[in-house]
Amino acid sequence: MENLIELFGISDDLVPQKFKKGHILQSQGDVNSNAYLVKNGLLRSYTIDQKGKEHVFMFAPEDWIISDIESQEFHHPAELYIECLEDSELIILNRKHLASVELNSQQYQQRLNKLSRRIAVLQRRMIGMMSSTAQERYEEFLVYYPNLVGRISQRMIASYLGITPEALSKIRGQIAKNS
Amino acid sequence: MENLIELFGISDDLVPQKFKKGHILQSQGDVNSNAYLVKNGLLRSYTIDQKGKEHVFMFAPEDWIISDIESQEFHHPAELYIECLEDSELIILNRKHLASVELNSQQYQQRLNKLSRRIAVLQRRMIGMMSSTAQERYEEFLVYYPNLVGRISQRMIASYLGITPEALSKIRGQIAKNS
DNA sequence: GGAAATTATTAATCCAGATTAAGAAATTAA
DNA sequence: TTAATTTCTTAATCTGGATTAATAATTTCC
Repeated sequence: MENLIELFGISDDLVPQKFKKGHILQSQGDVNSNAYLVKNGLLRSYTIDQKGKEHVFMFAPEDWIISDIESQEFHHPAELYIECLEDSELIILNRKHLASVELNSQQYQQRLNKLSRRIAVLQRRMIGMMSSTAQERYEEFLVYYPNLVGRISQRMIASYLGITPEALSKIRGQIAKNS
Repeated sequence: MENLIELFGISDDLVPQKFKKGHILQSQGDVNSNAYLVKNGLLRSYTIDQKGKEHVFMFAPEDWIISDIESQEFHHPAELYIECLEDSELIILNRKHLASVELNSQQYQQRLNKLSRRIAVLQRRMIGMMSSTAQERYEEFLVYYPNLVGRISQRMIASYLGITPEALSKIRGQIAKNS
C-alpha cells in the first residue's frame, strides 16, 4: 500500500482487515461511516428505497475506495449500505484518518484529483441515465468494466443500470441473437 | 468575493465579466474549458445526445461554480455546454488559476469540501433517478431549489428531471388538482 | 405595438421497461 | 449428495412517461 501513504499521509495502524462475502460493513442510517480501501476482493454500495427496492450505487474492486461521502464528510446518517460481494481485505479509513492529518500540497492535489474523477464518473453516468436506453447503458457498462462483468451477478448489474433483472435478461438475449 | 480568495488563493485579474442571457460560454467538444463562478445571474450546463436531444445537467445561481470537471481537470473535450439563462456577471477561472497556485491547508480543505458536496448532490440525484417517479423527483426539486423554480422555464426543469415538458405539465396539473 | 418565435398545456396513441408468474439453472448449506 | 435457496430466463400483461399533434399563452424582437 505504498501510495496509500502518499494519498493519505498515514501508514501506521492501517493493517488490512479480512471480511467474508456477504458481510455488511455499514448500513443505511449509520452515523459513523467509514471509507473502505479495497486491497483485494469486491464491495458494493446500495440503497433500499421507500418501496423496499434495492439500488446498487457503485462497485469497488481492488484499489478502489468506497464510502458514503455525504455521511462521512458531513456527518449525516448514511444513505448507503456497503457490503462485501466477495471475501475481501480492506483498509478502513475513518474520519480521524481522513480529516485530521496535515498533508502536503502534492497529497492534497492527489485527493482533489480522486474526487474530481469520481465527479466525472457520476456526471457521465447521470447523463447516460437521462439520454441512453437500457441496452446502450448495458453495452457501455461492458466496455467500461469488462473485468467486473464476470464477478458480479446479472441481478446486481441490472440494479446498477437502473433496470430489473428480467429486462437485463431480455437485453442479453437480444444481443446474443444479433451476433 | 471575499471568500473567493480563501477558496482559490487568488484575487488579481479576476474581475467579473458580464454576459447576456443566451450567451453560450462553452460548447460540447471545446478543449479549453473553464470554471465559472456566478456573481449574479444564472447559468446552466447541458449536453446534446446522439439523438439531438438536450439534457440539463445542472443550474448555477449566485455563488455557485459550474464547470465540466472532466474536461477541466483531465483535459478531455467538454461534454457539456454552459449557457447564460439570465444576464450574468461571472468570474472565469481557468486551469491556470485552479491548478498552479500554492494553497494553504485550509484552502485545500475548502476545495475538498466543495467537491465532496458536489459528489453528495450527484449521489442523491442518481439515487433519486433510479428509485423515484417523475412526480416525486419534481416535488423534491421544489423543496431543494424553491428559489430557482420561478426563474427557470418548465421546459428546463423537465429536462433536469429527465422527463419531457409534456410529462411535467401533466404532473403539475395533477398536483394543482389535488390541493 | 404587432408579427414571429418560443413555451406551456391538453389529449390521443405508443412503447420501453415494469410487473407477475413459473420453470430451469446454479449456488449454498446441511 | 441432496435439499433449499437464490439466480436467471422466458413470456404475458400492464403502465409511466414518450411521442405526436394541435391550440393557447408568453416572450422576443423588429
